[in-house]
Parts: sequence; C-alpha cells; structure tokens
Amino acid sequence: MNKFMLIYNQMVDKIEKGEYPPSTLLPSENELKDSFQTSRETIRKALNLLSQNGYIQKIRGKGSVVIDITKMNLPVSGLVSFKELAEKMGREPITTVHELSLIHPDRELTSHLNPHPKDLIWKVVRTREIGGEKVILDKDYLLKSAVPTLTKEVCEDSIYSYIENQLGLQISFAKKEILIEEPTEEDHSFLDIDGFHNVVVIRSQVFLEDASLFQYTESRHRPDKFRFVDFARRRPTV
Amino acid sequence: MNKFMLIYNQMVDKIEKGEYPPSTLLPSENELKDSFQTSRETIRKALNLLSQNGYIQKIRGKGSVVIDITKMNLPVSGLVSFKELAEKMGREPITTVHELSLIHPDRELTSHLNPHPKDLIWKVVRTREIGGEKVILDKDYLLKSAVPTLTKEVCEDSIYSYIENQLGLQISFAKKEILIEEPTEEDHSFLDIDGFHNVVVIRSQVFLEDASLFQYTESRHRPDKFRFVDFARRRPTV
DNA sequence: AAGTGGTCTAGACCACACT
DNA sequence: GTGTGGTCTAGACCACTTT
Repeated sequence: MNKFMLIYNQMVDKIEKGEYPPSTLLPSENELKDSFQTSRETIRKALNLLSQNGYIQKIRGKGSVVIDITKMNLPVSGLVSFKELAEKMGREPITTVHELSLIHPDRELTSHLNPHPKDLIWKVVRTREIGGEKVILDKDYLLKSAVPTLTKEVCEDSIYSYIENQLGLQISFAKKEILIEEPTEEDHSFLDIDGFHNVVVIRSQVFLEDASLFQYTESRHRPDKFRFVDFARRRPTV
Repeated sequence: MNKFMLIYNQMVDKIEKGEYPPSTLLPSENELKDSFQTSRETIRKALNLLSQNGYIQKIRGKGSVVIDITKMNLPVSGLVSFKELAEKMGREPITTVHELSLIHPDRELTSHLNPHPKDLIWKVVRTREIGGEKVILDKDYLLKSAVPTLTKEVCEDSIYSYIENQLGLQISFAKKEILIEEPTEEDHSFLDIDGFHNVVVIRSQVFLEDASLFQYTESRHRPDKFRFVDFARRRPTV
C-alpha cells in the first residue's frame, strides 16, 4: 500500500480512538514528517484525505483541528452497496430475486445506459428486507458486454462484490439522483408500503475505471427507512 | 489566484466548450506541463480537481478521459444556498421572512448547535416561493456570537452572502441529513402542500473555517420540488 | 522500448497567526 | 520573529498500457 495511505489509516485510527482528541490540533506537518520519516508532501496527502473525509479542518497559520465526529452521524456519502449498508447497521439483510433476465433495451433504458446497438442488458429485480419488512425495490440494468454471466446466487449476495472480486472490474464513480415519487403498482406488489404515499427513488449510473457506463439502477425505498447523509466542503482540498 | 486554479478553470472552459471533446484523451501531463509552462505536480493538482468534480477520469498508462457530462444532469452536490439554486434554475425566487428573533436554546437545539451557556441564538423562519407556490420552509438557527446582527433585509436576500461578504466569515463545510417526514401543522400553515403526504427534511450543521459550528438549519421541501444530485468517486483523488 | 499516470523526495518561497 | 499550512518546482522511480 502507498505510504500516504498507511499514514492516513493510522491517523484515522488515532482520531477514532481519541489519541488525537476532538477540537485539538494535530502535530504540525513538519513534526509528522519527522515522526513518519517521510517528506512533507506525503504527509500533506494523508492530511488532505483526512480533510476530505471530514476528520480534520486545516487552518493556515495555526494547524489541523480534529473535527468532533460524535456530532457527525455517519461516514461521507459515497458508493455503498445494500449489503455493506445493512451490515454497518448491524441488521441481517434478506435479498429476494424476482427477475433475472436478458433483455433488449427500450428507448428509455437506452437513454440511461447508452448501450451499443445490439447490446443485451441484464435486468435484475430484487427486494430488500430489513426487520421482516420489504422496504427496498432495486431494479438493476447491466451491460452484458461488461458482465457476461450473472446468476441468481450472485444477485442474492452482492452484484458489486462479484463484479469487483470475481470479474476483476473496478467501479470508479457514480452519478445519483434522488427524487420523491408516488408508488407504482409494481411498488405495491413487491414492497410493504400500505399506508405510505410516497417512495424515495434513487436513480444511479455507475461507471467503470475506463469511464465507461455499465450499469443503471433504480432503487425505490419506503420513505420511513430512507436516510441520506452528506458531508460537503465548500472549497476543494488539493 | 493560484496557478493550478487558473489551469483548472481554463480546462473546465475547454471541456464545456467542447474543445476537449467527451470520450477523448486530454493532452498528457507532460504536454500540459510544457504548454502551461509549469511543473507536472501543478498540472496534477488541476487534473485532480477536474477528476473530483466529474470532468475527467484518469487512467494509468493511458491518459485522462473527458467524461461525457451531457449524461450528467447537474453539478456536484455541495453547499448551495437557495438563492444560487433558484438563479441557476432561471426562476425568480421570492423569500418571505416570517420570524426573526433572538431566543435561548432549548434542549433539542442545544444538541444540534452546541452553544456555549448563555449564548443567544438567532431564529429565522422563511418560506421560499417558486412559480407562485410556497414550496420550501427554512428554519435557521445561528449563534449570535458568530453573527452579532441580522436584519429582515439580509434574510430576504441571502444570509450566506451577508456572512461571507459583509462579515468576512468563511463557511468551510457542512453536514447534511436528508429524511422524509409527515407534514406538521407548521408546514401546513406556511407551505402550499395540500394533497401532499410527505415533506423532505434536510437538517444541516454548517461550520466556519476554524471548524466551529455556527448554524443549524432545517429545510422542509414539498416532495414534488425536491431533487438531489450526487457525484461520488469510489477512490480518493490525491 | 516509449509513453502514460502514480508516488515520493528535498527544497524553496509565500500568506497567515501568534507572541 | 517563529511556526503554521499553501503553493510551486525539478527530479527520480514505479506500475501500467501500447507499439
């Protein structure tokens, strides 16, 4: 692993264990440079990562303040799969696969997924169950040219971990849009949403390391189980 | 302005104008270094900014691909005030101030805003009107110790621009939480939400440059006017 | 082999905060 | 003035892709 990543991880540990307490200053970049036996620019890379992820605030002329994370509910927003999410919340997730098929894209799907002509698309429809209730309906569309095979078992576990660990593909970024809609008949038939008047719809486009779009997902959440946390800096960390 | 910022801005221009077309490679870092007459590390800072903001994808051994932004609806999520937001959407926003008062924090507010004992808090209640309909209810709480004076005129314009331009304070980051709730009586009396069964609630803590928390905001949106866009990278850009 | 981006170094100068 | 973080440089070596 990179040197700056090792330093970053060690410093995250120390912050989370309270060795660098909230609202105090970290050692200066020059002190850290000496104690980690590296150059200042490498220290700065580690500190910039801490800053981007909401652990510290750098103040010119003063130092780097440890931000009080007890007031900050969750990690930074990002690409998190359902499985990771549920595990973090300490619940046992149940995934049910309702459909797994190869389709030709229609016009709407084409506008979201940009397939080459004649590309086939995997369509996966799944519900997610937490605490005995079906609260999430996921409709995934994946380019067959990127993911040649897909099985029910993979879909019941985690498509992401299959793609990254088995196929060796790297997911690099995603664009998401969050909207509120009224439940469709499909929502009513797959989810436990009696008495709810809205669903939260998250539409995502997911891209691989070569910037190619390979997946479009529509994730429909019962509103009472939806929570989104965001940490945003006003200025870039360079 | 910084050199890397100038280079970044120029390259954003070229990408948006199509001089660097989507899905093509940028000039290599060494070529850019020569043409901008700078060092490679400075070029890399500009490129990392482009990467963080979703303009390019860097691929080791190959180059930097321009991402097709026509498929990406809006700029990266971040701290955007209502005024900036409405102006971007080309609508004339109307802000109505319903309350502007100094209060002592109760227990719930204390937990969100962490005031010193005896700190007074500005409470500002405003509605936002777009297209003739009141669709957003904003309840802001600001530490008087950070913002000594506040007027109705400022609240009707933009509290943020007053804080940054008049007071000279720098807002540095914010933590947001997005949830769906049922409308309260207050929502019904201030907003045009007849026939809607949910509101989108965005609770934010806003921090200054010295990492001090100075504002807590609850922003309540009519669900049909709510849209949140997010761009997330899986790996850090360093 | 040549070219690309990724990492790391050592040093310089600057803007800013403290004392 | 001293110490802090912010910027910039020139050079080196590495991992990876392409020819």
